[in-house]
Amino acid sequence: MTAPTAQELLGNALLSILKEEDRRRLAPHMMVMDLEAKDVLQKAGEDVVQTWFPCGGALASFCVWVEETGSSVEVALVGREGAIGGVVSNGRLPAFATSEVRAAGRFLRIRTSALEAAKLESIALRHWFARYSDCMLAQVFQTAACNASHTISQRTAKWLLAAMARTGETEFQMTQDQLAAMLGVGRTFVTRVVRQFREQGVIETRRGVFGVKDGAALREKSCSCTTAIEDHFDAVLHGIYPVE
Amino acid sequence: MTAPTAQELLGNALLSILKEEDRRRLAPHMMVMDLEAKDVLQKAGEDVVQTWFPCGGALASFCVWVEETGSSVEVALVGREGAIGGVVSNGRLPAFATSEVRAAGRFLRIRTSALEAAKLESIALRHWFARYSDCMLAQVFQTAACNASHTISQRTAKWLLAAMARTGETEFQMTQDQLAAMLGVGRTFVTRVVRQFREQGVIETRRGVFGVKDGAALREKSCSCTTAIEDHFDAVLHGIYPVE
DNA sequence: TGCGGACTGTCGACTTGTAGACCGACACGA
DNA sequence: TCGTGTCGGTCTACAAGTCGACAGTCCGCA
Repeated sequence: MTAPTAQELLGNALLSILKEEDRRRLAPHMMVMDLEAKDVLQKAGEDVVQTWFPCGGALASFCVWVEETGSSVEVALVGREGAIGGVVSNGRLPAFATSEVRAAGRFLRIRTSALEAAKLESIALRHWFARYSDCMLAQVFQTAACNASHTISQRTAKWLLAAMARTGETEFQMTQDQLAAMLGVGRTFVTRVVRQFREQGVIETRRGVFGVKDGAALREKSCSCTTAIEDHFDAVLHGIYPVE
Repeated sequence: MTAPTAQELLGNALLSILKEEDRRRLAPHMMVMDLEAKDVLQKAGEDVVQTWFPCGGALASFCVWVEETGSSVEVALVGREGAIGGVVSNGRLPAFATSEVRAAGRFLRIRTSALEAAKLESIALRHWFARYSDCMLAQVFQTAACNASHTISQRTAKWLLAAMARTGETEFQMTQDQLAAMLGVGRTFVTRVVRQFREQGVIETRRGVFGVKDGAALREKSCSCTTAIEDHFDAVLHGIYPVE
């Protein structure tokens, strides 16, 4: 539990995009934490007290509980491009979704109240977080449409690509069971899809591990949702739309 | 194209929840417009110049284009409880989803820049819009999970209940074709579901019209998503969580 | 009054995906 | 090294949902 170094701050893309001045507003309130897969960042129904910024290869996701099946479905994936916590709601409200660590790694943590206070002082800070919120919403929009219209095979490919983009890694510790649960589908069918991908040389798997061998081929197998989301992130967070 | 009356302002729940003082900030910039089904409020890719507040029985929805099928899937429904436009993004960004009128009616329109200016002056206004944004996100979260795990029959029931809650009406002009497209599913299967509901006395249908006869029975047929969303709206926008 | 287009109903073949069961393989701790 | 529990692979029966085709029906309009 220490304050973040400059390098750690820049390990999160959302923080690195801020003006030096705004980053300096937040840094003193931040704490570095190393978390393991399955650690819980926020629980549905509880107040959003902390906000988390994944660094490097860390990965987290938002999961929505489904009454009927007694399990959670993943609705958004967050890596070093974003943040989890009082982003859209500006804090002080019950979280609707649970957020869980998917890939172990380093996170920066700030009290949502401190983040809010900083936002009051800086319009630019407010704007960048609003932009990220917009991207988050876009991502979930696309996921909703995707879940309604694409096959499990496409969605599996999409998940692997999204995880790759958000971590910079090509290997993920994850059982097929867990992947199936996240996608909200049956395990045996995921196994079939995985075998197909593996036989085609697109991925490789070991017990509890997925490895992407051929990202381009995976993109072919995925749906257009992957690029739709990437394009929106690019436009909104990487300069196609000027900030002011 | 006239300025709204007090009654029209209160016809939208999000506006009615504001302090009189904040409502007065917005009112002079607002325009009353009557729109027809299929009118487009915002187009994906275009800047969000206007923000819209449905009144009374008006209904709009966010639709995401799906490349592969060449059609749009609905990801959120907005009625008098909310707004469409620069809510999450705070405007000045390309819309990710297209927004279309579903049920004709009266809308209040404000330039997003004017809404932004008012938000700069009033913290309470910012807070209420942040709360609504949070509810919107929750709604889309739930839709994503729902599309991944519930049957078409459940989702059909859910859609009718959501439309009822957002308009106060029990009848909707809508072909089975359109409903199927919104849900992102085949038309013939929706027809089967509709027939089943009708035979059980839950709904009645005429050419191009759906009517809900037994809301309680419809709730039984729907998934838990309906109440999950309602509960979050209640908590966040109707006083369970105090504003300050 | 008759025409044409949009909407609804129905059928059947097909694909996708589910649910449960079972087995072998692997990993890890005692 | 021996269990024991988790994980992956496979099979079967079945349910859910798609897709195309076609017929009937309603409705506005000429």
